[in-house]
Amino acid sequence: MFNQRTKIKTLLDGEANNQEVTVMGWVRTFRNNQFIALNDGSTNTNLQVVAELGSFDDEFLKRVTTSAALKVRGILVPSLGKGQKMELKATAIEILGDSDPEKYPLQPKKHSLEFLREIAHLRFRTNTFGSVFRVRHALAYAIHKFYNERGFLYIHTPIITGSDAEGAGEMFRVSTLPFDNPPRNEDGSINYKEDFFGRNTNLTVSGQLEGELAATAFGEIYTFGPTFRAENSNTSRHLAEFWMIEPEMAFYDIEDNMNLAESFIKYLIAYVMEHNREDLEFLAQRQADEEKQLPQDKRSDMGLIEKLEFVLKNDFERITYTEAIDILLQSPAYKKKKFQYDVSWGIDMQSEHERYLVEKHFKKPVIVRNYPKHIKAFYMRQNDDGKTVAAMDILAPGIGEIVGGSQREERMDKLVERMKEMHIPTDELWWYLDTRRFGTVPHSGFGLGFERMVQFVTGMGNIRDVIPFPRTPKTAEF
RNA sequence: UCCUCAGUAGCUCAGUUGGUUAGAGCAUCUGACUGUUAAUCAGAGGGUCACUGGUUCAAGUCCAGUCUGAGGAGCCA
Repeated sequence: MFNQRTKIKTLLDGEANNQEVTVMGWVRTFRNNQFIALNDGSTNTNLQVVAELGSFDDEFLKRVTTSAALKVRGILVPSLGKGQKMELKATAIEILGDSDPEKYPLQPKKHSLEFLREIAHLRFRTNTFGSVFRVRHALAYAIHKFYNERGFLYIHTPIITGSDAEGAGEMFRVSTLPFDNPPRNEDGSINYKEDFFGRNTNLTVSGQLEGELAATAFGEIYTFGPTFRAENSNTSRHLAEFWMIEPEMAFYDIEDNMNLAESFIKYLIAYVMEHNREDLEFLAQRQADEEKQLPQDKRSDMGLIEKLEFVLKNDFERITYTEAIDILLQSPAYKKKKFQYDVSWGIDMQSEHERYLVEKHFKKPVIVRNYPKHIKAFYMRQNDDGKTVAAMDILAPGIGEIVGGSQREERMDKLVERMKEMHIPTDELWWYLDTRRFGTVPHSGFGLGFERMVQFVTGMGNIRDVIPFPRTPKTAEF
């Protein structure tokens, strides 16, 4: 058996007990020809390995370079030096993998996030990305834990979909047809009957419609999977491939839906606060350092940890769309004509408007509900006023929309009427409409953008830095 | 896709009104030192100035186009 190592985090959480242990990891720095800072990814804190002078051959020690992989056996002793409570006095060092220092791109210094994005295969070996991805993992785990504790079923909705009626953006086509000479119909259009699935297929933009099918049997379900949008979006909060959590619940109205979403977000934050304290503290420091370079008015009011605590302790603000528009119309920003886009009832609120509500007016997460129906999707439940639908968006400071959801239209006649108005083909979605034909029931659901949640918790400004290998327009390296 | 800004050594950046052989810090290499904490000290090597074309006696510097990146907008999670 090869792996008899102890993880560095386990050692550092314990005491220096003068016992012999074996650790394996990668060299962060080698100081003074004697002190090896070893990291194995279990924590950002390095273990100081001491190679006593004279105990190891000089030629051998030259191979202890940044990012070389080592297996070290030694005695865990209280540290003689200052910066750490314990250190490993090495009795045997084995180099598992050399690392050519002339070619290895990472140095023990600050690198720009842009540069690290170009070497995404190695950025895992930095403190920042170590913390980000440990937090990302913890959030993913907490998501399953949250729903499991509440009796929700985890449903795997398809990644390849035959429906292009989901209406959530441009789709990536899935095909095995030769693109230089595809089979054609007599009218010149492409003959998808010849394609792999015998029809036009795409990558999913949402698992919601399939989620509703499962919810109307199991009651409460959620999906957690990849989602694909072929939008040419170049922003710090959009990806072409991202992960989304979509719970869907029978017997929930919009109020129940908002309650679930709020307690969900708080649960995730609380989980990470409890289990990833060290990583959050590192990320908080990183964000604070970064913001030192910004002018005073661009900096966050609160530190990262303060912000998370604040979100945990306070209720989200809940307002209707109509109230949101009124607040904007009454705002000093509007009166001083600070907004680039005009405000009136019926507009689809712009980023600047949402930002104002969340960051200036309320200074905390805001749930806006009851949007005008003409700016929302066909499946949202129509309110009695004839103008609005039971939609709800959660807007988070610094991120914008983090959750989008609604109570679904369960009334067959209303749903079909709306689909026709919006030119959604009812025949293609026969299976979706069947849920309204057979035992229809009030139900609700929402989508939470996983990467946006990771951004919010880690304080990372660019969504490309919270997913291992980001897919964006013109970029699919690694 | 639109607007703005940027691209000079492995990294971060300086480079004046166009004018000799394009610089610094860090990293790397060599040597010294040896309880260091992004070790320190001395020395050395390292450049298709994003790419293509143009203006000019002369272009890192000016002009045009292209590519790439960042910030903002739209689309949204």
